[in-house]
Amino acid sequence: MSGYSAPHCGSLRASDEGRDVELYGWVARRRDMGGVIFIDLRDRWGKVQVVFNPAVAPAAHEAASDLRSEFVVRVAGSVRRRPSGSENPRLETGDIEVAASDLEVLSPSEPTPFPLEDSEEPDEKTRLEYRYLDLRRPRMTRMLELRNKVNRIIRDYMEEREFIEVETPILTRSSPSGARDFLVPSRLHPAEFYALPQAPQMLKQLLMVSGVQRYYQIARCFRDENLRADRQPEFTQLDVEMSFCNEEDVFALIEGLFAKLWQETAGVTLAAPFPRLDIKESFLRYGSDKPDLRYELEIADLGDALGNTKADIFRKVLAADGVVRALSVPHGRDMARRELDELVTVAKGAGGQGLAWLPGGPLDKFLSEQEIESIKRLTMAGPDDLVLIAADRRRKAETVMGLIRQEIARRRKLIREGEWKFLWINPTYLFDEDDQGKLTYAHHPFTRPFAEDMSFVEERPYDVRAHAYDIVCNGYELGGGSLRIYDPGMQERVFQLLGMPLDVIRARFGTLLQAFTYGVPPHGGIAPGIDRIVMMLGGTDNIRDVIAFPKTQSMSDLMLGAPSEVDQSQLDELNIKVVPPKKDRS
RNA sequence: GGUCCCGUGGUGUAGCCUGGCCAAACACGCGGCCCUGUCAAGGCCGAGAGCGCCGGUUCGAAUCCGGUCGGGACCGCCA
Repeated sequence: MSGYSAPHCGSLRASDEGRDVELYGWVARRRDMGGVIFIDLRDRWGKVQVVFNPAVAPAAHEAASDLRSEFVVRVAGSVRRRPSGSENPRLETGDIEVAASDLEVLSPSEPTPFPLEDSEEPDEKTRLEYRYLDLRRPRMTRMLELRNKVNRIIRDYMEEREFIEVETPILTRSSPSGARDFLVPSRLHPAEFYALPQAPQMLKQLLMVSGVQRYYQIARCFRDENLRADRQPEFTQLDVEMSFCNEEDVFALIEGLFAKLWQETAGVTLAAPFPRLDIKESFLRYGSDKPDLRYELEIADLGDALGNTKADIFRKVLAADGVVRALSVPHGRDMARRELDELVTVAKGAGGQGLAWLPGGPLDKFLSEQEIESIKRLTMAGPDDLVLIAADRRRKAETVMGLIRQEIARRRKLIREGEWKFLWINPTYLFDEDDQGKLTYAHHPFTRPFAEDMSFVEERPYDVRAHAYDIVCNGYELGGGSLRIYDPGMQERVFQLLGMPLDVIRARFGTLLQAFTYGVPPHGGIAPGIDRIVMMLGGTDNIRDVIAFPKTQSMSDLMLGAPSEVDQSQLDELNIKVVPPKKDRS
């Protein structure tokens, strides 16, 4: 058997006419005419029709009548042009067919638990349980191929620019990131644990100290946080770090890479350089740090218009340092009460208080004519438009309006499909507020601040800009990075501002800080998410579609049955004693 | 931690709101028979679920209620 060198079912063309071939593949479909039998034989490259004629090859025909879907077979025969008029334009191989002389069933198949076709998708639960079958579907095979192609283009591109791929450990130490770690117990060090990398952050910076200068890695990352449609507990990043660079170098590198990826996989020419948007402005205008710019629907701040309002709901929120934000829905004037209610549900689902609207709501009589005019002006609402208003603490109001903006665009079909709206979120700011209203780092503590902004860091810390950036496309964050601090004085200052005790700093960042005393090049980097890139290029909004063996929202692998309990002996060896989960305890 | 949606033959759906007409319908698939040019092949015949699970309400539950398990979307979370 030499199926390896055999021609592919899906690759045969009219030019192969007359060839004697041996084909290997799966039976996609059998059509038994009583006399002649047709099968569509499928392999990774596509399908081809095979004909079994009882008058020509009686034994093969006899065997073919026992064929069923998904049988694995070897077929010998000759490629011939189909009889005139029976070509199938829906098949790439539709001009020809293979006249079978011999058939061998290599492996039979039970009826599959769901049809292996693209037309109808079974429940995702079933697909995941039988993922090995799901991946046989052409759509999923295409996703695997696309992902491979993306990886290959990335490697070519990075190599051309003299980056080298360096592998970093999977068994590592808890890193200075904000996410929950996955831990791995150490047999040789009882009561101690490795952590899986959330990203190779510290290691790539250490590689800069090592003089690698241009590093990249297609790196698996692990974060034990809750899942979303675009988030898996393990995912893959193109991890990049380079020495002696500024932001423009990073932007140009990544814009070039995305341009190449889009060109070579989608045939799309991207308009570079990508526009840049200050993160505060992004939250204000779009209610998000990853805005979808394929539609307008800009959010307006009504603070100025309502400065002296008598409307209680707004007055109270503004007095409590909150904000009032609004969005004009084009031709929304006639929006059904039902749709309005659904939008309110969306707002509440995001933790908001709800929504107010103008006109037609109870608000009409609480606002002065002048206020209503100002609101119309700020939201640029025309006579047919409806203004939706959320009042809340800033962060909450932004989240709510951001979601409402998305929902309106989706419902009203305002999204210009086919467009690729790339942008950089830049600059961002060094600090953020944590739950208790305390200063915390917005990115990670090595993010380099704008040197000139440090002069007012004491008075207005939240206005200190950072050399950090996210790349965003069509509402997805495709990656983020920063220039790093390499000056020990600056680093100390930042730690001090964060109120981080020296022992914490030593424990978590000691290695890096020490390394920086031996000659560290100024450096910076970025880490685009490969899963999301493939999602975009593959036209799916589900990250599971671009991962061969993904996990469910509750982090289970339905095919393998992971996670699972383990033998007591394994636990003993690791010095681990399992405590029953809280629910089970009395 | 929270909000919302979903769970009916192998698959996809209908039925559920408004309980009885449902020992559950349709299509695909599956099994058998017929058929020598089909390609979503066609024709005829047939098998296959008691409605995720547990409990409750009711004369009566796929349908109403509570819980639970599983899947999904989102908020929090994810520098």
